Amino acid sequence: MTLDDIDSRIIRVLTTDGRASYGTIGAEVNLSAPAVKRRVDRLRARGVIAGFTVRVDPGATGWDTEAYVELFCNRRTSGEEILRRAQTYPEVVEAFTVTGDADALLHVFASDMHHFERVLSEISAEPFVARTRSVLVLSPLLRREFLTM
Amino acid sequence: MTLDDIDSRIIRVLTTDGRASYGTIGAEVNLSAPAVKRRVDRLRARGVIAGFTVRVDPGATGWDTEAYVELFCNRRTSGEEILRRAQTYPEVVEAFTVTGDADALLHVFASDMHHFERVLSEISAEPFVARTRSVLVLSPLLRREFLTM
DNA sequence: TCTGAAACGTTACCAGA
DNA sequence: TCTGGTAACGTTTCAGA
Repeated sequence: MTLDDIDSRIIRVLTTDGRASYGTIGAEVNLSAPAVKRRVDRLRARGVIAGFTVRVDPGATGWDTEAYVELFCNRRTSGEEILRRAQTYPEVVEAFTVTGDADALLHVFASDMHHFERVLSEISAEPFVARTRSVLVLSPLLRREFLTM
Repeated sequence: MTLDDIDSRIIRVLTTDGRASYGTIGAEVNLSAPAVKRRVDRLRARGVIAGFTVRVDPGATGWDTEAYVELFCNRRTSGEEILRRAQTYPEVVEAFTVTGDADALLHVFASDMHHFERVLSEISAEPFVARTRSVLVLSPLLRREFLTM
């Protein structure tokens, strides 16, 4: 459950470069390549490392409209139902149930305002959605991975 | 600026497995390994691919407290200043300036409620912060990478 | 696109704490 | 027993033709 110092340093290197070779990582943490691989395999098996991905800049592909949409549900809607429907929108990258007056929070990307407007109206038309409140992102200031510290 | 179909498919594979070999990707998109590498290099050069990372599950490391913190600033605070201060908190993984009554939105991870309370009080004590409003995440339903579609 | 050398991933086996 | 190192081998990367 708890990570030792070397595990944290390995994750830190992989956060910076997810394709770093085991040898390169080993040079930074003073371990041989196989030893690093063994630790990475163990971290994957424990679920600490969920996987590896590419970081795509939505802005560079023209998807420069980003928003958080709060969902107010008209009856006790289960998280499973929200997930099942949210998944069908490729524009929705994150979904949470939350505290506060809203029931759920969606993180949405769209290519432009018209696209966002269309997605929002589709989401609003979901049977379990009573109303929505959107917060549009003006400038993304900081975007980084969770770090184990 | 615009991605062709093969670029999108390459990114889709890399989203699933950021460490996939060029040969493996090539098998999926019907391209030779060097051809895939050229495209990936070009996507990196264009900024579409910002980099590669490891996806760490905060919950697996015991960091199961997650929140969005809305920042209300008492004077016209610049995005640069918010960024400069937000960066100093390792708990803050995202920061945006936003529309609506709040000025900025922070995405925060903490090891537990006490930890979150401490971070929140530190953020609230920042000179440019008038007040904050927090939305705690109850259940993370969906978490995926932005996809170019 | 092809090819060959260098680098890398992966497994097996061994040593020390 | 657990963790790491070394060696060996097949695969991948990558540059040059």
